[in-house]
Amino acid sequence: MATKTDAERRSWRQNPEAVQRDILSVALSEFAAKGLSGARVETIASQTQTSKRMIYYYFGDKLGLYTKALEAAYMKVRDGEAALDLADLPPDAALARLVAFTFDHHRENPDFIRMVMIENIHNGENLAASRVIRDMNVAAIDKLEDICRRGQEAGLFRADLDPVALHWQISAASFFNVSNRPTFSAIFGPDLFDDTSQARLRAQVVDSILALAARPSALDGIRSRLAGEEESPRKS
Amino acid sequence: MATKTDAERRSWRQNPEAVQRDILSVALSEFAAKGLSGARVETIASQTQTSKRMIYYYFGDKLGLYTKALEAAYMKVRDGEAALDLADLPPDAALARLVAFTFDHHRENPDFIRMVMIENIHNGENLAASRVIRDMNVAAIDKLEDICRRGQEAGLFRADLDPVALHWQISAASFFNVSNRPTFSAIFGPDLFDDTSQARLRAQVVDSILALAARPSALDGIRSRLAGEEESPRKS
DNA sequence: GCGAAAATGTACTGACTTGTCCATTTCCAC
DNA sequence: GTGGAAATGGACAAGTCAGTACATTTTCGC
Repeated sequence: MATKTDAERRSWRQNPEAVQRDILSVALSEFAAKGLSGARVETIASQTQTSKRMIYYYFGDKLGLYTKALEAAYMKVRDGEAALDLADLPPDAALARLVAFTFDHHRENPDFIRMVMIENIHNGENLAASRVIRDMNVAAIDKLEDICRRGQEAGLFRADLDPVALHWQISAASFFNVSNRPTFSAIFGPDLFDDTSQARLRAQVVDSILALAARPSALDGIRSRLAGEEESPRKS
Repeated sequence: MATKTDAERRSWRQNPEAVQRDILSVALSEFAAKGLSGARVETIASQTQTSKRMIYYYFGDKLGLYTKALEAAYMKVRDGEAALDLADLPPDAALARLVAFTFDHHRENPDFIRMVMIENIHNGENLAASRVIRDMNVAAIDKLEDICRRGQEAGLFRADLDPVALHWQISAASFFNVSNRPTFSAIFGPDLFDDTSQARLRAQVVDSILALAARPSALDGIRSRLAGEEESPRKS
């Protein structure tokens, strides 16, 4: 689909790379749609240009295929993120844009979200096995670290800001918005997911993240009033 | 396990209600652990006091069992929530407590979270079929509506506060914290999920929600500076 | 006590599903 | 062009799994 490989240029009739890409792309959709155990190797095969035989030839077994599909999903989505350049913006605007971008980006990649959901159902066992993915993600937080540092140097952000915790909260909103849309809209109606509501929700998320990052000022009142309440986790 | 039913008091040797409860409880664990297609009726049966035969006798088929297990998960978790009484607290403290409670409550009910994840993978199709669940959830938002109203009347909260949107964001953080723990900690390490970090995270979520609810004051500066940026959704 | 209905146990079936065996074709280095 | 390796096709084996047929026991109104 994307750029031509050496193999394609040489116009083989056998074309291993293309076959593998074909399989992987179909597998990604199928696993994202049905889950690891719900997906059928047979069904995947029938949607490719090739046969079930080749799936086992290239990927070993169903789990091997799933793992590669998971990696493919991560790579695809990280490619999209790399396009975002925030260095020119002041820290608070950069943070706002990063949050808004993440929100939109997750919405635009439901298959990725579903793969991550599925992987979480499986306790992240296959993710843990993949160095590739860990490295990519840790890199993704560098952007946020840079923003935090700049914001702190400019005196705009709190000194104790934790980029990972911030990333956690940005991800939570953006991820949940896609992952739990079915149950949430089954319960509360679909209105929250139309375009205007989503824009409002996105603004709300941006606001809340900016409030977290901002140097305590107005929030001081609230923070101190509530200090002492609900302090320790109620369960070990 | 819980309260004795008529049937139990009459000391039957056949005990339909208990058998159904037994099956349901085992099924809940199994479905939560393995998903709808991953779960095995045979495995469920073997963990009960009864046989596979009875599962089909009482629940019709696998999907019927799954649906009842899903309902059971919702009911169990809503029972826990009902215990929370916020009427005596001032609105901002009540909101803080509600958020903190939700955060903790989700953490304490991972099986429920997993069932909802699984149901979302299946596009909420089985949830949509269940009136019971929809009613229970809509009721759950009443608490939040009451808090919002009181907060607005007291002049503490913004006038345009939307309880559903607020609930959405509270749920997002609390849900994601449990649902995506495997992948998140596979990538960023497990530290964020130890008790002290979780307490910090919870405080962070409470802060961000309170900031959203609070009448615009300190945030005004930020909000207006960023007005005009990232306004419309980038995709229809 | 008795008879019908509810509840339960055991063994089985038919379909589905992953994964492989064996044979054949395509490619490329030489 | 040729030989060996890579790539591919098609049918099949072995096991798994949801769901059922048939028989038996328990319960309870009468």
